[in-house]
Amino acid sequence: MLLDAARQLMLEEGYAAVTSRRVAAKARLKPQLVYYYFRTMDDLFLALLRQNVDHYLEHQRQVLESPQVLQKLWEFHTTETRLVVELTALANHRPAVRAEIAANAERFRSMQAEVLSRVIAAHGIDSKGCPPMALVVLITALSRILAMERDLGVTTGHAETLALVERYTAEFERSASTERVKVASHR
Amino acid sequence: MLLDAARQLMLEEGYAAVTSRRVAAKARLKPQLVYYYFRTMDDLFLALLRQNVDHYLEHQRQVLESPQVLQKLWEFHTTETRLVVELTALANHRPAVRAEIAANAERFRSMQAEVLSRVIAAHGIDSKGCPPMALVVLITALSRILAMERDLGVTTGHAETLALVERYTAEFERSASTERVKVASHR
DNA sequence: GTCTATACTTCGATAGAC
DNA sequence: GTCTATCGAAGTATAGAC
Repeated sequence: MLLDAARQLMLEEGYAAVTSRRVAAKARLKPQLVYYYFRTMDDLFLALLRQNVDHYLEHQRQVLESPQVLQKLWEFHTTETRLVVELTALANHRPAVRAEIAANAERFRSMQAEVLSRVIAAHGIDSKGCPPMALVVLITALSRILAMERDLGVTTGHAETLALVERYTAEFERSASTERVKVASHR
Repeated sequence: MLLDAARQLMLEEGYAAVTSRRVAAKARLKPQLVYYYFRTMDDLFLALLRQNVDHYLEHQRQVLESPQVLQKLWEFHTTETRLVVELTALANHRPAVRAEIAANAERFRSMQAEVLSRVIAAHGIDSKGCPPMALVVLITALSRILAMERDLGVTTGHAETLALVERYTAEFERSASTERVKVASHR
């Protein structure tokens, strides 16, 4: 209940609003319980982070199994960007948070690159001189920034960029699914 | 002096550290002067934002005049990303800040796209089916995310992505400079 | 585990003298 | 413009009873 409250506060009012008093009030509990369960606010932030990582891991597992990997991966990075921004800002001045975020970011990226690499190799997809690892970074960067800007109310150039991305994605998925059918019919 | 102190605090310790007391202390002034000059903390954040916009405008003017526009544009988005992250987080729960950031972001992007559009047309550059506006978004997104991740200590996939970007950029600048010489020799 | 009580610090903001 | 003085609210965190 406390972590849910903390998460909601961070989303709605930013990391600065995540205080023992406000978190407790949102969960209809006494502020002292925050210290009983987490000892310090730093520990609460770490617990919140780890809960999120577990949730994302499960989500990513489904994404990487989908036949439309690129499409799903795009959507994956487009959700909860507000939380990501807050956590990134928090990481800039809470060393424990930074270490936790960095370690997991590397982990998630490696897993994504590995799956894309397998898909590209298995279906002989023409990735146009773009190695799987770069493709992952490209998708992450574009989807994240577009989502962040959309949250802010900035949309200039989004239509043109989305058109470009969709063209590439469609071609990629078409190759993947065509090969997939071929492989299947050979069974 | 107060704005400089505020800026520095935001960079080093995040927006939550930008309080009247701490800003004043850093500037060796009394906290009450913050309220004398800015009335509220919200006004201080807006003043800080506008000072930054002016500074960026001047910087961008130089960037857009450079013969290596793409290269300079990349570096332009790579500076002060920590501040950008803090301001974005701040914008998520300070409506006045959000409006100011959004309006200026659109403005900056339009200016960049216009210049790239002119360069591409003037030198007959092959932008590979990527409209100038999408090219601007691509550069912004990639450079920003790479810089943000580098600040966090995340570097997986950066080498592969940079190689890709540098290849494209080099080809772009080569076309631009070749044509530029041709045009110059016709004078 | 949850409560009351509390210590101490810091916050945004204002009043009024000089 | 800058100072002293001050308000009330909110911050992190602890002690100790139940």
